[in-house]
Amino acid sequence: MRRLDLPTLHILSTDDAVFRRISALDAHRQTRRITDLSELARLADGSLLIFDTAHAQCPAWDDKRWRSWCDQLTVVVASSEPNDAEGILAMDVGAAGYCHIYANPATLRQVIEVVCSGELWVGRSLLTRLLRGVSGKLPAAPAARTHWRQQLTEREIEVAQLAAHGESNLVIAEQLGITERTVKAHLTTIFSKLGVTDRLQLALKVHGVK
Amino acid sequence: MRRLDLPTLHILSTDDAVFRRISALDAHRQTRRITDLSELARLADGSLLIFDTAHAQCPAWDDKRWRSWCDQLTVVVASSEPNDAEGILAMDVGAAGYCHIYANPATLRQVIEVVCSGELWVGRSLLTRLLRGVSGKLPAAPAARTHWRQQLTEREIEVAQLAAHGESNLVIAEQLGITERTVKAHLTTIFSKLGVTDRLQLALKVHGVK
DNA sequence: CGGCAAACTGTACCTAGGTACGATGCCCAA
DNA sequence: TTGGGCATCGTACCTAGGTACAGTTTGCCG
Repeated sequence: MRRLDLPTLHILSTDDAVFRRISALDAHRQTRRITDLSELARLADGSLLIFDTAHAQCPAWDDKRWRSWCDQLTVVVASSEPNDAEGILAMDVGAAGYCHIYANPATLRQVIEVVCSGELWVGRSLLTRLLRGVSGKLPAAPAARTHWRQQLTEREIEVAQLAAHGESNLVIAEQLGITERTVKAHLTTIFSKLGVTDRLQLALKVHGVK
Repeated sequence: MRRLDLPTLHILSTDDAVFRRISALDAHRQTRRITDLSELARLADGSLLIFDTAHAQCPAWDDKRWRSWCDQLTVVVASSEPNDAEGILAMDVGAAGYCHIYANPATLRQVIEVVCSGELWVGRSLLTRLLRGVSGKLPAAPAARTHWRQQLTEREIEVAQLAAHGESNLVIAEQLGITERTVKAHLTTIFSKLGVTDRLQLALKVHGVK
């Protein structure tokens, strides 16, 4: 478990209790408190920031600074009275997450993990509302299982899938319990069947890029 | 850490590799494989289920069974070729999550944790689309596009784009009127800036797969 | 039974891609 | 002026990936 390269957790809040709660979340992670907006510009790219909207300097949602912060940092907007409308605005300016600042520790930990891994986090209330919003107007076509599969055998599909996701031949071999040589054999026939030259072209085909 | 009361993880899939991958996620959690839809009705209320859409019996999204399964189970729909439209349909029938079945183990673990804690999980692609849908505006900013771009110089973006579309170093060189050596130089810095190891990983990042 | 496809493996080989050492000239801000 | 980022190029080197030319075993089908 790589614990040392966890990004520092920055907290912008005027509330002592908030700071204590959040810093107690993960003993292995460094936590730093921020009190003034001007400090944000000096944070290293990719830093993690929890932004408490209760902060006195919290700007309006159409303020341009939001975008620049969110561009260079991973920002979780946290409110003591969250609501869907504010959540949408927050995510809209580029936040990676929107949550209740007094959520239970397990949830907060989860939020941090999720955004650190590059995903986005919003609560179920907001998410269901978003889904309800679009579910009416859909091209009800469940995306036909594409043709590249049909040309391959079961085993070849497994190999193709793994290769298209960037796994090396060796990893694929271990994953499937076979030899690297056999993986190569499968790939050769896959390439020929699909008319591509290498695994990158395969990936583009599998992912519908080309 | 309460490890003993973790709900059993049920996997509906015909793919052996999928089963192995998922059961390897968490040694403390019991994993059970399901091969036939008829078994679903017999699962205990609140059970956790990962439903691989590649399964031969996978019903259409307007099938009533989806709702009844999702009502009594925590269902994560997993696709080997996820797309936003299918994701919306899946969440719409009541799924607690929608993800890539070949996502890396850390992500899968995260998905499971999130849905087990009662939240919903969808990938950033779908979520940003949902958010775009309600906010109306935002042409090409939503972080996914920008993120890798903004770390690169103009020239590097050109190279990255060509490489991510499967062009060889030589072709890129001719296209840009430079030497193959220079292309390599650009790629080396691109890889290091984006934290990837080769052009396939780059392609996956550029095309939003990983 | 014969034949054929699929899955699997071995050895040998070539090459594109990637890295490690360089190097040059340009531009711009401190 | 000097340092640093950017773009460009050279040579040498290593390796994963891909091919060629083998082979075995299994199971199915006419």
